Amino acid sequence: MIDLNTLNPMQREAVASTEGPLLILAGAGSGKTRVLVHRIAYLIGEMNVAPWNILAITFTNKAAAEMRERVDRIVGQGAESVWVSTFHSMCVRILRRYIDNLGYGNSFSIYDTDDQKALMRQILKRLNIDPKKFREKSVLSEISAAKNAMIDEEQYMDDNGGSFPGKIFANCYMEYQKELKKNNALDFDDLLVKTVQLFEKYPQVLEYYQDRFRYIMVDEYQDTNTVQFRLIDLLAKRHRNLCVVGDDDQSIYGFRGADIRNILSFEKAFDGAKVIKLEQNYRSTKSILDAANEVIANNRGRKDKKLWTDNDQGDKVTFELYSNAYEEAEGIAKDVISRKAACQADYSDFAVLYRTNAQSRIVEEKFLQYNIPYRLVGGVNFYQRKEIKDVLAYLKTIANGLDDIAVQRIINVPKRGIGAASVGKIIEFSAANGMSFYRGLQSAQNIMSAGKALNGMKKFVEQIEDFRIRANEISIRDLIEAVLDETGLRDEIRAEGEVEAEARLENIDELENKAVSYANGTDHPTLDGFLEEVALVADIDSMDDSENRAVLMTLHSAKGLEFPYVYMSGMEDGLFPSGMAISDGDPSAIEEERRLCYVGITRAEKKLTLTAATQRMIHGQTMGETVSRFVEEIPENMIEVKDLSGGMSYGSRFGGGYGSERRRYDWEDSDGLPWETPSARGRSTGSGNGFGSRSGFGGGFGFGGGTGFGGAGSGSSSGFGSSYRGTAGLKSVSAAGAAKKGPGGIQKGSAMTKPDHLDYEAGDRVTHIKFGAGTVTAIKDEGRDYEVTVEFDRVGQKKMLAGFAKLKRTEQ
DNA sequence: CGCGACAGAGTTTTT
DNA sequence: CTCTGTCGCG
Repeated sequence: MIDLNTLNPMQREAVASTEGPLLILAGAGSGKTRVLVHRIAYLIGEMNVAPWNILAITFTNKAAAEMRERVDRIVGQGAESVWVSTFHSMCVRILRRYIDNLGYGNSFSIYDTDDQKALMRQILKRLNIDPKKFREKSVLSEISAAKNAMIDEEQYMDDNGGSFPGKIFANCYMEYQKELKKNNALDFDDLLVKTVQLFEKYPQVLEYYQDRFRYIMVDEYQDTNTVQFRLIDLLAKRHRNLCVVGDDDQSIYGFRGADIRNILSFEKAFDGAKVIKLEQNYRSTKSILDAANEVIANNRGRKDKKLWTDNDQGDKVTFELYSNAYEEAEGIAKDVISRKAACQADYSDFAVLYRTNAQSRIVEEKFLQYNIPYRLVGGVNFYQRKEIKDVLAYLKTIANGLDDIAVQRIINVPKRGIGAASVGKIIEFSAANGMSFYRGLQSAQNIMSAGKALNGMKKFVEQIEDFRIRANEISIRDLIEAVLDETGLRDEIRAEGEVEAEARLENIDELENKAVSYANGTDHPTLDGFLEEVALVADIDSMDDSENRAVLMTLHSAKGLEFPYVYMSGMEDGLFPSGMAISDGDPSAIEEERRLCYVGITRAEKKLTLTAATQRMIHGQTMGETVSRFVEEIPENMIEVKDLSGGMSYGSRFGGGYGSERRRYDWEDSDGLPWETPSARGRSTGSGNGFGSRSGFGGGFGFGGGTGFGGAGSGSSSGFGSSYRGTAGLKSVSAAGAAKKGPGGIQKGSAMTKPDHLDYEAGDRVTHIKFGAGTVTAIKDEGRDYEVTVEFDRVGQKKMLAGFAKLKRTEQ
């Protein structure tokens, strides 16, 4: 029996409204997963619906796994027949069965972003398109947008073929789809598009699934795009038992084609739809919820609703302003430690959220320093690492011989003496004969003279064929081992040098572990199945909730999660909201950022801390920052402000001066004299700093003293990147230049390539010269050459080397 | 053909 | 700053 007494009246109604279209507007923390899980249980237990007639769609594998687990727990027997799946994996499952109808092979490859780029690069080259004017990335995003909007290549050509850039895009789109098909590959968008095409072209296939999925539930409906809408629409048409759950205030994937109108006009699209609102929040304190409501109230065109809670008032939301990103990160680290002790919390109760992945580095550094165990979600994807991609390319080649991108990736990895010229010959030959690259390799002896390259090709083909035979008999893990050993890949990695090789081999071990756990968790493990699981993982999927570690991730990744103590860092205009959103003429860009902010705020259960820095290094340059407008949208009485930035006053109601546009920071240097107020464009004369715009505050050189900013600036030339002299007579110099390996593991720097940055004078003591990954600790003048001692530190690789660098000084 | 050096460009969020 | 592509040399 399903116990609905633990649910509130609205939740209960949502659970019991099983027939017909239903829109559940579920605010953050209103227990929507709970409702969905109970609804599934109710369908099975009370309505006698067969479990295999139920489909629940989520956006990430993690969400799917979580739901699956909860359904299992509450339903018991039969629960495993419920389809709980992401859009993408559902589509793959369908396509593996039926895609041959569309002229693809059932062992198709799934192309990730890198594969797409590689393919597009080839196409641009072939079509003689200037890669400066049309970057593969922008062409691909144009194509992706078209696919998300359900515009196929022919339609696109009809619509845009007449205009100038349109025709180029159209040609690329055409060619791209042709190549994908030739390679028997689909990109992420294709997974959805091809499924829709399959359904539209083969009504009997559609009917099968319509009948199979009599009850359909879609989570995070506000993030669906047009293809996904179409897919759901098709599937639900027959039985019309479609329940979608979402929150228009949490729509944050517009850049991916998500169309907020799908949720806003659900009632129009599905006649007779019932709407239920869940507005009681069980997650956060009143303080947190109040702040969230205040911020989101600045958006227009929302569904009318207001979250409320019975929870305690709780601590006020805190805003902490630091003078730079290091202090910000340090402040967070210290706060984690003291709060953990004070509240007897676990590390896993803490989350640090940020707008961009690049922000994680500094936080990581400080957490390491303060011995806070953490888990980083996202960033450089495990599956994007070179060694992993190489191994996967072998597996793809073994599974799908038509995948040219995979074969070309590994044809000379490890080195087989097959260079670009030989590869070019094969490409030309195979294209002329309408065969795949791999087939071309098999016929290589017909077009190439005997030699190193030909031998390498022969051996490669032999090995692949051999692996193919064995692939059916041995485990995936063993297959990976065989590839590593027999191709010489492992030896080549080993030859790279200790530290590098160790890290790479560890990663490959990790991949093998994943292969083993895949095999253990599946009834009939296949190479295709493994590759597809690997292709469809999201960053967040790998997060293990049971680990006692703090979590670092982007705001996007945090959607759907909750933590007792949340830090939102980098609350600065230009960072969050992003500069792109600000400069975008369309105000809806800012609204999406605001929704993202709302998502972030509502992740917090007990305490929310917002942090910002008055200056931050971005792309190697120190930028002046202004406090995020979202912070300002929280009324004064709802937020506790701590200015830890060291003497700067800021902001209107936070006290202090106000800039002409929004707000401006002013501070004094150590002699007590105020800095000159700069123009909005940054400094034009002398020493002042001021913010006003992100392009403000010239100078890539951060600081004069040891800590923080605050050093004096004594007259400098105009413009950007001018010299800077700190109080202590020290200079901070930024220099670009590659480090070269010298004998005995000592690294030697090469001559400076950008001497214009070295405008110090003989006899100056110089600190903090950034030199590749190293830091200069001493400098000695030798005529016109400077000899500099450099410490190379690579935190990530636990590597510390000392060496010398010659810095050549040139006249300016 | 392979390697190293160098110049230039790009920097939001992700299934 | 960091990544990528290109170029020239051995």
